[in-house]
Amino acid sequence: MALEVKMDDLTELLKGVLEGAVMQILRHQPTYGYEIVRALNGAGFASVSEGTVYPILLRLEKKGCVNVEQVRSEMGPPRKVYTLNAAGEAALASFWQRWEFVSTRLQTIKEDNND
Amino acid sequence: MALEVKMDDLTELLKGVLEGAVMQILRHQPTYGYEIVRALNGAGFASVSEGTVYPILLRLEKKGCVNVEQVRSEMGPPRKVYTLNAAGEAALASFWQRWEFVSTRLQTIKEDNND
DNA sequence: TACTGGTACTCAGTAACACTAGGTAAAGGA
DNA sequence: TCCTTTACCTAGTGTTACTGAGTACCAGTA
Repeated sequence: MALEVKMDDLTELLKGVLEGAVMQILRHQPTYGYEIVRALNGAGFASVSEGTVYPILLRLEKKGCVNVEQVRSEMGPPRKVYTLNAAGEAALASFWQRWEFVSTRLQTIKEDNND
Repeated sequence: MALEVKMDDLTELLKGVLEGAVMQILRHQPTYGYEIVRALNGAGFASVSEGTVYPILLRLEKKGCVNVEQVRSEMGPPRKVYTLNAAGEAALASFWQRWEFVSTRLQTIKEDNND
């Protein structure tokens, strides 16, 4: 049994973050939605489900950040394998830059207002 | 002139974060909306304006996280000074716990999927 | 008095995102 | 044939930051 901390709702804090996480996963290796859900769950985002991930993938496709390819599977229906392209790499870099920005400023506020 | 980096829209990454930042500022010292806006701007969140902060303060009041007191000002209309109470301290602690959680998992995803 | 500018608060409407709760469908095994 | 696992999709909901406009108080000045 894994170490489980009762964690409140993370929804708001995940806004914008999950898209970055998905892009990072895709940058490492092209893969498909169902697998990404399991990767996120395995990374600790236990409550993230398909209804969250598929819209993200559609969004990335619409923005032109990924290439899509239908691949037949031995087990179950065909998979849509997503690959991060050049535009996606740029979007990912932008994400990390913005994350770093927010993260740093928040830390500053914490330190400057710590008693 | 300050070091300015062209930073894209932070809106989504700020979801949930600003409420935490406001609580942290209030924990340090009771203060009022207008001043909080300037504190956030000074901390680097340059685009955060009154239309963002005042709804947060109303929300915190509705949730019972803050106490409010009308204080006359020498300059301009009376101020609504907010004080973080016990419930607010708990909410702030919960915020930092969730922030740490998301931050850590995201870092893990970055490292595990770095090439 | 009238005007100006800085201070301080409010609120209706918008956009974006995670999430819920369903649904469809393909393949293999009992 | 039915069930499970795999794999994808989507309409609707709630929460949040943000925009833009408005109200109002006060001090100084002409």
